[in-house]
Amino acid sequence: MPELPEVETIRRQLRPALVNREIGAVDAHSSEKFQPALEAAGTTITDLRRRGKYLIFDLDDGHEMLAHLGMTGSFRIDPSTTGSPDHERVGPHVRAVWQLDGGEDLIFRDIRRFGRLRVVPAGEYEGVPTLAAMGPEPLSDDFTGASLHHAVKRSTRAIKTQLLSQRPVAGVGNIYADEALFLAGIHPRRSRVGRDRCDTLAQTIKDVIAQGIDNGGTTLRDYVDAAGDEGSNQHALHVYGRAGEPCDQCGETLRSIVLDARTTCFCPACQT
DNA sequence: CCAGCAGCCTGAAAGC
DNA sequence: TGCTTTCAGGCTGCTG
Repeated sequence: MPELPEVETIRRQLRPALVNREIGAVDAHSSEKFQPALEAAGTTITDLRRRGKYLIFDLDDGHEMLAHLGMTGSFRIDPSTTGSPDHERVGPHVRAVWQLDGGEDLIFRDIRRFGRLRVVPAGEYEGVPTLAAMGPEPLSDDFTGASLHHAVKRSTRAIKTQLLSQRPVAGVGNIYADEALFLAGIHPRRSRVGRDRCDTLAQTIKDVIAQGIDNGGTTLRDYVDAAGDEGSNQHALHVYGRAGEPCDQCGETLRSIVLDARTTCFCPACQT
């Protein structure tokens, strides 16, 4: 499931291959989630950026194409295999194909179709509520213990729920939230998190996100990068997916609960 | 305005 | 063996 480190890994791989490429014909799956891909036809990609878990393709006509990978989305650039774009011929689960000048295709695959594509005027995100209200990038200087504390201090919701909302900080999903809360010693259901603990949590969020990028992302099921390779960060996880195993800090048996309909793993001894 | 939750999706794995 | 059920979960949009 692509979170910030996975999306950033893909961005770094795709960007050099896409900047200054002109998009020719485009084909897209009939779902309204993917049809906006067609609106990028005839433009040139001027940059490829990331905000939280969103990829942002800057287009030279004043628009941006936003891509969210959902649970199972992936991008690749492959040699064009057809004279005309036809997603049925390039393989299963292909949701959009952008023909690029030079005889290659940018291909978006998404098994479960939780992903989404949109084209909007540059910087206008009012139709994308999560992006419009997104908090600071975790690795930026704007994200600090103070900013985190300010964002969560008035809410009575569980701290993990707040992290997943993307408002206190951008790009943190289920895996990295569990890992950061474990390293900070904070119970995922805790709602009141004081300034000192926010200082710690902000730092552990920065740590797990940076490590995830260094490791090329976490592959537990479907995630592959733009080269088709799996990440290696799954080997660095302390709690996610390890319920029933001993905590590697104290030996207590790790537990799994359901919080906001998401599997949440934590150490009942280390996290309070 | 916010909290809570159904709905979207498919394939792998578990259950019968 | 083969069918059915369960599970994985980010975001959107609706309801109270």
